Amino acid sequence: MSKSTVSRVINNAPNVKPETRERVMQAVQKLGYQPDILARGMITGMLPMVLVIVGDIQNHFFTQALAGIEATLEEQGFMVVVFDSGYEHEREVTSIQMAKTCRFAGIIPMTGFASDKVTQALRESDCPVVLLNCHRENRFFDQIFGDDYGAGYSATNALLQRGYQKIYHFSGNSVESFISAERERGYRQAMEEAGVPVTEDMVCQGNLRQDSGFLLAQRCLEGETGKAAICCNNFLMCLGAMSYAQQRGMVMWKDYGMAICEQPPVFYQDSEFIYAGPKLQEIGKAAAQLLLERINQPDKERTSIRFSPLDVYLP
Amino acid sequence: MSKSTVSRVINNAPNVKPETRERVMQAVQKLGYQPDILARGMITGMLPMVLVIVGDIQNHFFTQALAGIEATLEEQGFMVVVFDSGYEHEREVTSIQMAKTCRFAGIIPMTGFASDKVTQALRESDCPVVLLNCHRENRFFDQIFGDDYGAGYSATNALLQRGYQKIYHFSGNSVESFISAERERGYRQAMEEAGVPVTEDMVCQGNLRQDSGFLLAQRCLEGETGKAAICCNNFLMCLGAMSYAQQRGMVMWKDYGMAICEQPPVFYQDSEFIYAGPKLQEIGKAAAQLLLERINQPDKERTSIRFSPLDVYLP
DNA sequence: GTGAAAGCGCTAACAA
DNA sequence: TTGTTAGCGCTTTCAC
Repeated sequence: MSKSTVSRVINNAPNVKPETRERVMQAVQKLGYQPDILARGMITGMLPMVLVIVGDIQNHFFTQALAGIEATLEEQGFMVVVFDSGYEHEREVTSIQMAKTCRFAGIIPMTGFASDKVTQALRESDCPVVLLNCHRENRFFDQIFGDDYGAGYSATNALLQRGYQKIYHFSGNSVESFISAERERGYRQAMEEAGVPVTEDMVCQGNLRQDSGFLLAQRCLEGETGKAAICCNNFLMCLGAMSYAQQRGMVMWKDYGMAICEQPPVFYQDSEFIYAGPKLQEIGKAAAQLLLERINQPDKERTSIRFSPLDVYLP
Repeated sequence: MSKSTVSRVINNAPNVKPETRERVMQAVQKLGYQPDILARGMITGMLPMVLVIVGDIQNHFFTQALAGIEATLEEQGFMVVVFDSGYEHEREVTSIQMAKTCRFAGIIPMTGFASDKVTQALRESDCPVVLLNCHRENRFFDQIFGDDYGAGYSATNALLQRGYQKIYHFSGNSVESFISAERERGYRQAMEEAGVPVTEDMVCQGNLRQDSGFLLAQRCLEGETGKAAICCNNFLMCLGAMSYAQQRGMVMWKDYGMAICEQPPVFYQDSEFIYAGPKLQEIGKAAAQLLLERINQPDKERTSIRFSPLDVYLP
């Protein structure tokens, strides 16, 4: 029995006599043989591993998507290498080069904004790439992103439905973050459709962190009498705002309304606030699926997917 | 110039003429040559990758440690492969076997309780292993765990210091989770030292999830008049309890006290509740360090480290 | 101090 | 249908 025959059986090649196949299988079972993935990778030019680049592994935004990616890829026998870039492009580049020399099967960057250097490193890596939530014109890679415009729209609308007219929007840095700009756009659209004018004091410039949520709430809720609501661009600012409200003894839905334009962490998904956001885990799954397709059909046309399904929660 | 010479330069081998070394370096620079990690792995029998097995990638407990692990390993040129087992042992075993055939440099399981099958798979993997927070007698692997007893003790003590006597403990499943048992032990010890008898209705059996926090709070806080406090085994039960309290219009430190025996997620680290817990990120770093030592000195004696530093927060 | 040769464990092309 | 051969890109002897 030669190596090749065994190889053929292991890889389910067609030209093997059923009887031989059986004999090999038995031996494999008996000896507990497991093929060396490394050696195989050298030949085939592909290690069944996928690099996923996140900006902050402690941020639920990334771990939720990661959960989806992992589940899908693991099913297909791929392992997930997580790289936490801390949003530093230089380090992203290093990790991408590593993926190249390891002949990784693919790369999924999801740090939001890709610099030119990162783009170039990705191209030079010769790896299949799927950009996740990287809103950016590009001619090179498949990409997928959530409907953050819809999230902002739905969240705002839910507040309008409850009769709120004075709805503040705590925005993110719209210049740096396309996602947060999209959410703001959704907010404005919903307001416009409802015929509620948005004065500029209603859109409060935040930084997506808790502290700004707290400060902005201080500015907006002071002296309010229950008719105002806040539409937070993201979860952290909402936490900050709620913290202020609680400190002031304000009760949600009695003294103010609250909605968020993204999915909060899992353990927050049945809280008292409204939220609407792209289903991150599903996007993760879809991204992994897209990557698998690209791996199997390298010449397939490049696709750019807007993933519409929103997780809308109305307590 | 032969392959061997280049190899020697790349690997900083001693026997190379400085002049030659220089020439090679220049060529490497110019051509942007990067050694093939896979091919190297085949020879040396080691891929610079470490498998980290978590129970739930969306749980801050794991991601905090992961952040520390990643930072330390990346510094030394290792990549981190994250496997989310969903607490299923069978799947852990599969990932361990994969690590073996990929000749991973090491494995860090941190799912808490390792089954015998997992232990065996780990042994058969021939990989350096560091158990993180897996409280379990074992003769085979290095291990490191936090001082959860101290966490329970400190959290309880902080409540006692504030004058609370009636302190409920929302416990976890002490049979399955050694960590939660340790926290409970710390609680009991602090109470005993303070001379406060612990009646059995004060230790409430929870399941470490939010729902049980809510239900137990309902049972305990009903009719309380501000003199009772809760010492939660973990963060999620605290969230549940706070949710109940808020619903009832109860205000923390006015109507009840609250402490947790673990670090909450980062964005919760300056909240109003007390917490005391092992510094997860630091433990992660220490675990990675331990693994690196094991990799470099395979014959070093096995160590078992209790990592004492606690993050104690007293608002 | 350097080069030539062997070989890691597999797959792919070709020959039988 | 099976076996033989070459070779993936490196490191590691062992001569020179």
